[in-house]
Amino acid sequence: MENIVRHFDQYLSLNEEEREALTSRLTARKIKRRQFLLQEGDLCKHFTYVVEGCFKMYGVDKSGKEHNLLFAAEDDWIADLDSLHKERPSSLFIEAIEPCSVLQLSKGDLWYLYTNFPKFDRNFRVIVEDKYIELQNRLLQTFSSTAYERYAFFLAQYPQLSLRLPNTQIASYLGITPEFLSKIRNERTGK
Amino acid sequence: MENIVRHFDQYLSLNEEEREALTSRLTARKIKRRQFLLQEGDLCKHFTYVVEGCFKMYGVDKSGKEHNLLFAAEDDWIADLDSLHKERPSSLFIEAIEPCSVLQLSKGDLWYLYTNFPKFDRNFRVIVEDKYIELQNRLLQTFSSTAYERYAFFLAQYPQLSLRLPNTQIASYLGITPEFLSKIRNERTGK
DNA sequence: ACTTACCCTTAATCTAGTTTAAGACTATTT
DNA sequence: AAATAGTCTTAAACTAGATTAAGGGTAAGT
Repeated sequence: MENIVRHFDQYLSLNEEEREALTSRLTARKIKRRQFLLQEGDLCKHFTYVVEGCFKMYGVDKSGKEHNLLFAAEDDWIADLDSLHKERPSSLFIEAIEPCSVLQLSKGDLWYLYTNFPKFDRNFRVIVEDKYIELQNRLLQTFSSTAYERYAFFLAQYPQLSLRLPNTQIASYLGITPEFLSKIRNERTGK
Repeated sequence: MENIVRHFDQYLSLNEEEREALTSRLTARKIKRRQFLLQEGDLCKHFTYVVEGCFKMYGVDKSGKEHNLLFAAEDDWIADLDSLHKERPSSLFIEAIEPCSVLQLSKGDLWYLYTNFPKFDRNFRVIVEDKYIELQNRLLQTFSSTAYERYAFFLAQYPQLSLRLPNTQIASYLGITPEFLSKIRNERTGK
């Protein structure tokens, strides 16, 4: 709980009343490795704050291959906003890569906070804006650099994550096969 | 001006006071075809609402090729949020594809509205969330479908835009060359 | 400690999409 | 009305990255 309160201190920090409203509505859960927070076809019902561990959110194409959209580790938020807000079945999976502990807000609780404390509108606006910026940079990179460059950039941007994740997951995030990533890695160390 | 007021009616609609606060701060501008709203290296200083016409936002890779991140036409918002919020030089261009008329909010005015009328925090939160969802779907599609499928999807999703835009711009948006798009189009009509 | 399942690598073959080049068409500007 | 600049197409040669296959390594769960 301290984690999430400190998290909000980065934005407009919460007063006594807001903190109480938030913490009384959060549900703490432990998620095992390989357990799902969300599966294709489900309605996404929660906005999830990661206290510990790491999740991947991915889609599966018609040939059954997984494509990682993002990872969420400590102090990050994760949800399929499309499903959560538009109330339609998700086309995505959210799966624990490590044993995780999380704090969850239901859609109803989120709305309660938005309606009664404008600060949450503000803070979540900023949080979503930051995520939008990340996604925009990722899309631009996907179009304008080679797999080799994208891997180098991933290592530079997420050095800690790159050590925790199996290469097969990184490959899926970069939009390449594990075999090709292996080749790239080999060329790097060969220098 | 009526356009933008109607635009906000989709969300929490504005009362008299909010409407006045908004409209008194908007600056109307005409932008000619091929004129830039933003160039690489500039600071993005405005959030721009498109009343008429169409813009493209794109990045240029080191070999000089353009990669379209998005188009913004009537009733849409456009800005490089990264540059606007983080106050760093943009790596993007925003250029008019058609003669345009826009309404602009400066960063300071935006902040004034956020601070004095929480409804703007709410409405812009929802606007950015919708744009996040769009981008997330686009990224997933880029990873998990062929160029042929992405083109078909683009036609289905933006039928009106596809008629207004030259194919070379659509190709750049899909992440392929105009030559390859021409081939795809040829295969389609050949059926 | 065992074992099962995942993970990493290498290498040969293959393919979706790029590059280069060239010609015809079509807007926009003067 | 001419001229210039952007647009669309076709086709041949090429390349980044996929696929298939196979062997060895390493970590998780029992």
